[in-house]
This record gives sequence, C-alpha cells and structure tokens, in this order.
Amino acid sequence: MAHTCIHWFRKGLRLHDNPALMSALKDCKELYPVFVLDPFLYNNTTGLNRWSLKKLNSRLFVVRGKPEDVFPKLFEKWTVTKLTYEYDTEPYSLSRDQNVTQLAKENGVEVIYKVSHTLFDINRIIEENNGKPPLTYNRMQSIVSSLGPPKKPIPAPTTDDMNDVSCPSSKDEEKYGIPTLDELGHDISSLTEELFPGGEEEALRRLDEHMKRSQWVCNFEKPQTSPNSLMPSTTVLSPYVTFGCLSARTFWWRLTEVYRGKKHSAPPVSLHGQLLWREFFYTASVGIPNFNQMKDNPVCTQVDWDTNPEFLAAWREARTGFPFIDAIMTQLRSEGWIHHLARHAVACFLTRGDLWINWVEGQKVFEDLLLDGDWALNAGNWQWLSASAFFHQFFRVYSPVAFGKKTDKNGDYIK
DNA sequence: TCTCGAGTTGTGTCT
DNA sequence: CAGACACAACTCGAG
Repeated sequence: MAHTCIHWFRKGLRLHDNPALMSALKDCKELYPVFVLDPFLYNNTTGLNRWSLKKLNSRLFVVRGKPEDVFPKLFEKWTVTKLTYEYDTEPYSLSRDQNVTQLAKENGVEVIYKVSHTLFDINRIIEENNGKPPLTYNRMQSIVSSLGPPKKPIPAPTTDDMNDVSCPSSKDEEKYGIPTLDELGHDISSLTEELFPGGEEEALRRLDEHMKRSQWVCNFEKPQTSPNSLMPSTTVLSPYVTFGCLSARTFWWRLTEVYRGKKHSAPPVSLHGQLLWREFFYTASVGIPNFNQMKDNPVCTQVDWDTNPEFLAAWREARTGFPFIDAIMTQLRSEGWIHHLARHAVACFLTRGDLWINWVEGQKVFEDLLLDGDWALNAGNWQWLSASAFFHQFFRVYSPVAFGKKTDKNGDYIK
C-alpha cells in the first residue's frame, strides 16, 4: 500500500541529511511538504531580520494556524496516511509534537520522526551520563567520545527516489502559497540589505567556500577571532544551522575531511569544538527543567537582579553611551548577526558587569533580533555570561572599553 | 565524604 | 612587548 504523506518542515529546512524526508518518500504515492506558520512561533513581534531568512522553497504548502488545528483538517482533506518530521527537543516542540501525534493516531495516520538536528541523539548523551546532562565541557567531551563519531549525513533525495511520487504542487497554490512580509503585517520599509540570505543552497555554498580555506579551518581558534572586525571573522554558518538549512552532521564531516592528515586545532576552540558547544547546550536544555528561566532552574544561581526598564531599553536600543556596546547593539539590530565575543561583551555589560539586569531580559532581546537565535544556545549562553551557570569565574569581567580596543585599535568598527 | 585542580575567549600592573 | 601575577562573591567532578 503506497502512502499519501505529509513531511512537516519546522527546523530541518533542507533536502540533504534529512532522514525523516527519506522515510516520507518510502512507499509513497503522494507527498505534501508542509510548513506551518504557527502563531506561537511566528508573530509580529519577531524581528524582521529573522523573517528574511525564511524565504521558503516554492514547493512548500505554507499553512497558517496552530498545528493542532491545522493537521486534522489536512489529514482529512488530502486523505493522509503518514506524517514525518525531524525530532526537536525544545519544550514547546515536544508538547506540540505529542499533541499532533495523538491527533494523527485518531485519524489513522502513521507518524515517523528522526533525529537529525543535532550531532547525537541528545537523550542518549544524558543516558550515558547517568541521566543527567554534563555541566562541564570536559565531561561532555568524555561522554561524546564514548559514543564514537556522529552519524554520517545521508545524501539528498534524487529523482530516482521521486519516481513513483507525485507532488501535487499546483493544488491550492493560492491558499497555501508563500506569504509576503507585507501580508504578514510587517513594515518592510525598514529592511536593509540582506547580508545572510536564507536557504539550503546558500548554506551549502557558504560551507564550500569556507572549507576551501583548509589552512584557516585547521588553525581556527575561536578566542583568537575578532568580535569587531568590519567583515565577520568567523563562518556565520550559525543561522543556517539554526534553521537546519545546513546539517550539523554535514558540517562536522566536512571539517573531518579538511582536517584529515593535517595538524589542526582541537575542541573546545576548533570548529569541531563549536559544534560540540552547540551539542553541550542542547543537552543541558533537555536535561535541566525551566532552562530559559532563573526561577525553578536548578543549575541557575538565584540573583537579586535590579529592575530598571530605562537601562534595559538603553541597552536594547544602543544608547548606553559606551560606543563599543552601542556599536554591537546597532549591528545586532540592523544585521541580525554579531560575533560570539561581541555577544559576550554586551551580555556581561547588561548583567553582572554593569547594569545588573536579569539575563532573562537579554535573552528575550537576542531571541527577537538574532538570525541564529536558538532556544537552547541562547538560554545556555546567557546563563554562562551572567555567571549563573556553567561559568563561575565572576572576576573575569569584560571592560566595555578595553575589550574592544584589543582587536580594533582605531575604533573603525565603532565609526 | 572530602580535597583539589581546572575552567574555550578578563583586566591592570609589574617585571 | 611578552609573561607572570593578583584579584579574593565560584563550582564541578575526578580521585
């Protein structure tokens, strides 16, 4: 019996290394690739820069509404027998997927999901560490090394895989078309040049380009890169990894190829190391309850932060009066990406360094403005920088003046 | 149970 | 200009 199948794109916006999509194509006569514009995730407060990365493949059926409302209707309308998606560990995603799975069951729809957003199955890492997430990178590394290397990525489907599959792409084109930003209620007049256009093709192109620089890749040490160079001193592949336009495993194995037979840097500072940091915070976010809060978060130091709306607004709107801090926040607001160490500088400034404001407030601003804003990484890094968890050397404080001078003697970045 | 070394990416001063 | 060191609100986890 051939299936009529919906593949549900959420993150994992790619064809390469997409095992759930491959399962969708197995014994399939009709495939509906669906993206749901969930008002919980995509609303008008979401920063415009984030939207610009979300120009979606034209074959998608873009459906507006809550997934719990949308899917039962689609199951019936298209007489669907199978639903596939990529496993996602965020708390909202887990409860949403549980609800949709229940609804699928009620409609006689088989559900298949695959782990492919992270290098490893996060739940396996926690299991391997006796049911608790590692709280230090060292520990994380030893757990990971006991698991062996991450799975090899699988190739994108070929036309052969599609032989017996029909894609009713013209059906309901109007109703399920790709909405414009205008249509979604955004004022697009403020949009500036798009520095990091979205999509899988662009992601793979950028990856290729960086992997050609094998000497640079082999020598990469994150702390040696510059937070305030005029052109990014790192790969800026993070937005693509966030949305899954680039598979972390594809990235990992491409690096392994470049490293092969050459002397190269190692975690935590290497590019492999950066992917392991992502894995580290994903694991923490799964194993630690209330990970994006201070309250009821068992690893987070409880701090009596100040409430100061004016200071918070000044920080957010780049008018603290500290040129280095304001320049970073200006870049964040206009371009949607800032260097990791620039994030350190402004996060330290907002929290333990200067303004003494709760990291949760900074987290919200980053979530709104960053192209690569990732629930787990954002929460984890804010706890790190505010010395609330993972990092505890409180006296390592970034100077809002001196730190930037180290890599920008003339203040070109600020100018 | 306790101790102790280590912790991706600080700053300012002294030698 | 590089390296050592003080700073003196810390915590994790290996042994």
